[in-house]
Amino acid sequence: MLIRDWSSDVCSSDLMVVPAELWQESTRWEQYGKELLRLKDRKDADFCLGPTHEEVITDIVRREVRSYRQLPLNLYQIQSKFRDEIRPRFGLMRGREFIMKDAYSFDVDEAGADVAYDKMYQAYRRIFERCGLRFRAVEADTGNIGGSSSHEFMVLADSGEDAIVSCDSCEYAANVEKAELRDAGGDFPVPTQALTKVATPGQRTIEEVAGFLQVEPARLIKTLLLRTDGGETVAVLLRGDRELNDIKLCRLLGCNEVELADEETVRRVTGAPSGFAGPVGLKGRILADFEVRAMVDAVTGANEVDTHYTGVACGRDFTVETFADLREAVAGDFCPRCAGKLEVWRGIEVGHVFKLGTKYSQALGATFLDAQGQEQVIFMGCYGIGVGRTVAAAIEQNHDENGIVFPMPIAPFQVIVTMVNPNDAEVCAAAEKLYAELLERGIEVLLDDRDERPGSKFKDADLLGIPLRVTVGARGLKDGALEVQERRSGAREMLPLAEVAEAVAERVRGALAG
RNA sequence: CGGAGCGUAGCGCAGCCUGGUAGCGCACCUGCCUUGGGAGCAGGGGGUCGGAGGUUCGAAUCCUCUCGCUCCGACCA
Repeated sequence: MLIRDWSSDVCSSDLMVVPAELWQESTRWEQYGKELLRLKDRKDADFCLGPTHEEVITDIVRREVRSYRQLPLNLYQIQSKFRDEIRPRFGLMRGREFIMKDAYSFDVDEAGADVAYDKMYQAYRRIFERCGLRFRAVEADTGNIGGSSSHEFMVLADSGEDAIVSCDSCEYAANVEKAELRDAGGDFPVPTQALTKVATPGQRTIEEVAGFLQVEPARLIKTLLLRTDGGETVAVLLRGDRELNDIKLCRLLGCNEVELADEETVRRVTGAPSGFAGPVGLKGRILADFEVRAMVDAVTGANEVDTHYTGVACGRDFTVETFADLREAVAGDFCPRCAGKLEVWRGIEVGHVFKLGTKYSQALGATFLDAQGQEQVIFMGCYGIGVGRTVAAAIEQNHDENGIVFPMPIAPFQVIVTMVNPNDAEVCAAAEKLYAELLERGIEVLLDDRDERPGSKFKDADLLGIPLRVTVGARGLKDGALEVQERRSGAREMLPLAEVAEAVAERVRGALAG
């Protein structure tokens, strides 16, 4: 409901089984890869279960929209999506099937699309704030969806699958996949050592070599041999203590995927088993992270079994085709926007907004006639929220030793009325009366009239995480009062029978407004 | 795809190493008792030990294959 409240104009019909032709039109049938859950019908025709619905929605819009007068338009739906995840896990967090709210905006030009994007961005902020979540909106890679730019909404949690960085002094925040790192610049420093070949029997990993030669891992140049999905093999150089960001590399190379070259390829390219690769004398394309330019007196593999070089200097002993930002950001790196330093957090991605530009409208021919009668391509945006994941993330951030502590806006019930003894006619009548009074006031209330022991009913109420509990028992009724307990703090107070319903309703309204 | 672990009563597990009557907790059934924080006592029911094959006088236990689930990794340098 919360999501619906802040989403937009129209709800499209739900479609899950999508003919392959649509995905072929956008070229994503090939591009999306194994994550696309494909199936065949009885006539052996190809279909997929939609992992996201840019194609479907664009198809609907291209059939309906003729004129600029029909724009802007914003469509959304909340339904199951399907992704053949490489490893489904963590229950609701990453399943093959999940509920996603997805919205799509259609505008006459880029400026209009930017307005739509900004509105959705703000709406998403409000939704997640109202869910009681601690989160960050971060710049993100657009991945399989594509488009020009995007922001992810990341719930901060140590168990999160993503790492994000944020600047300690400005507003910059990004997924590490995306986080830019600046080129420190400068020229090659002057080396003090000569290139020397040393024996390193059996020392393959950075840790092994660094330990064997008694140098810091940062003094090593890590040489990765990678194979692109286009079949090209490239060498990438990084400082020994750094990790490659393969998304940055893919962007530089213009490919979709890179993977580590297999042992056979390593032997063919370097003439040595893996673990001894280095840039000195290496043939083929060599790319390097910015940091490598500043490295002298370094250690690299010698492309010879059980052998490394010391005293290696970039520029003197080998040359590099391109220096680029290729490594993963780490805590303490400089912010790309200001003089601040980056901090690293773990996060759960619960929402993602994209500026799509004309990627899908162009491919599928979604056009309109402008005021001058000219045909124009629609500008699109798309916006998603993982519904189940948002609830899971909210629970991750809001629980204690007794179970869930739901924030009021997303609680399945706002209040639970617990009858201590349902066999006591007076208790029963009082509880039912209160239940009715709360319903009248529009409160989402659950009545626990089970014939269970009080202890187990209290435990269940806690476990369910219902924010407020009203206990109706003979003990309180004797004094004409009922006990109201707050789940989060455990604070209890006795309220006069006649005032309970209104007082509780008022608290719910207050928490919803807050 | 690589690695590891687990499949024994409805649920959670022990037993397996060292083969010999299949067990515990919770749940369930009956009775008594009990109603403001997951009660107590007494009695009771329930299991092709994931599946197939093999070894053996005898297999939950050992061996082989197989199915399913979970976890880790998928950056070796």
